[in-house]
Amino acid sequence: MMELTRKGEYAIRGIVYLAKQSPGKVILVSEVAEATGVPQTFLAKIFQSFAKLGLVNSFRGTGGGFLLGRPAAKITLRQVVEAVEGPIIPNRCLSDEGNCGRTSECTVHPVWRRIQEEIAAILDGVTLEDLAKGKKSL
Amino acid sequence: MMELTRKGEYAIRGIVYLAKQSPGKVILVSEVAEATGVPQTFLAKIFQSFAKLGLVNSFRGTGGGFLLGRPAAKITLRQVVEAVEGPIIPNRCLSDEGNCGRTSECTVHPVWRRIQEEIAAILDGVTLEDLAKGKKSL
DNA sequence: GGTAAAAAAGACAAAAACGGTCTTAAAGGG
DNA sequence: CCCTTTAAGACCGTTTTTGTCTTTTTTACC
Ligand code: SF4
Ligand code: SF4
Repeated sequence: MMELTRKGEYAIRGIVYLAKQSPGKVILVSEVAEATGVPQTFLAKIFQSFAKLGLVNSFRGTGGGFLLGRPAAKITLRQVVEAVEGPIIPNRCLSDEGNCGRTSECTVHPVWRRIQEEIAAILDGVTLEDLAKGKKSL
Repeated sequence: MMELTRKGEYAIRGIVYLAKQSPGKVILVSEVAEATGVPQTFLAKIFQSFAKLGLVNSFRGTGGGFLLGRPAAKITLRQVVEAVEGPIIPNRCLSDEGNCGRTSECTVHPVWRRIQEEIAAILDGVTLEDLAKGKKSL
């Protein structure tokens, strides 16, 4: 239940690898893919979506590649996860569309809201800097 | 991300409906299905798996139906969810098989473990009695 | 015993999500 | 112009989800 997809796992591995590089260094997606054990074309797709959101910057052509879009300390794990998996929604009644009509009187609904908040808070509390430097964030 | 399936949602709705009945009363799956807005045959499957785990008791034939297998206060939301969705595994490295080989040195792994523990704790803290009686459990 | 009422069990299947690949285009360096 | 590298999007096989349908078994009641 509630399992991160491979896309999400790959996304984290890939961007954490970038965060471990010296700031400003441009890295090839092929290098990241090999180092992290992620299928290259799949990782390329993931990085493209990161680029759209500004999480990473990209350069094309010879000498191109990827690097973080802002300092590792300013990127949270939540931002990374939500970039590829969408918002954290433990149950559909927490999304705008998924209203089941019972939300107001439902006694279960607040439980899911609480879980949503807890997960979000944990992921908000971890930055790429923490992950890259191996900080004991717990 | 991390969304409860419809099966899980239906399971909760169905068993909470049972928990709202006066103890000992036998209820038809057709009644539960109608009251909760769940497809009857699907709910029947769910209740069958509940029965195997002892979460509910069932009686066949005329006058048959379902009732809780033990007092509502002794059934947690976690037990219900895990009965139909399996264990709470936010990332595959938390399952026995899903070992990615980096678990020991990975800095992300502890984050998922923490999330797993938090979700489990929240769901452990809510019983069917709470849900049936509308207790403000948060 | 016969019949009707229910759950149990399991096969079946459409639709969606997942986990990628492949091709083509665009941009940049030399 | 040619090579490298990312961008964009079509495509596709597999698995999971979300059920349905049929048959069997159990039980109550007449
Ligand atoms: S938890 Fe309650 S509000 Fe949310 S989908 Fe289920 S019944 Fe509806
Ligand atoms: S979080 Fe770390 S240990 Fe878990 S699957 Fe990802 S790389 Fe492996």
